[in-house]
Amino acid sequence: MLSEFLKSKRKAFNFTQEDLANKAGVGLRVVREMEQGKATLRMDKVNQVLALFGSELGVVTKQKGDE
Amino acid sequence: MLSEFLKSKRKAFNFTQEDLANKAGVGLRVVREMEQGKATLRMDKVNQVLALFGSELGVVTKQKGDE
DNA sequence: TAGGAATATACCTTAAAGGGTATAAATGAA
DNA sequence: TTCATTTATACCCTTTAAGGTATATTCCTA
Repeated sequence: MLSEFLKSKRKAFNFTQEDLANKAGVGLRVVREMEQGKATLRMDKVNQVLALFGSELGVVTKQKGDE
Repeated sequence: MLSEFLKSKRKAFNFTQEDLANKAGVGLRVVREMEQGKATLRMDKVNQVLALFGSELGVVTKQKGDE
């Protein structure tokens, strides 16, 4: 899941949400809402954050029980 | 890539963009912009469309030369 | 326990995503 | 070539994502 991925990666690098937001060039709000699993985020903003970890949004087979 | 995935899937099922939009419950515009590779789409709208093909947005390792 | 840092909520504002509609351009079959 | 279907552009309008800021809350650690 996106939020879990981000939280674990962020912790692994010992970044604060603010660090991430700054590094990614997005508002603190986006990082927060990503970690809280908000569904209506814009892809470009999410991708800016994921890029910090060499990742991005892509099409994957739907998992059952993920939400 | 998201746009390629959608175009090929849509063709494979012989759907029009309008079909997809209706089935997914999104505006025709979203389907068009998805196929045209717009980067600022909302994740929830994209997921509504992808769900028709048992897929969804997920975190993947960044590909080089994808854009 | 404090006290400070990190995280969460809440509010205001702006830019733009998305719906709808109309029209234009492209595609494809008879 | 038609002519209908599909796809692309353009416009208006409403909603809301996202930035910024302020405040509240949680979570440490000394």
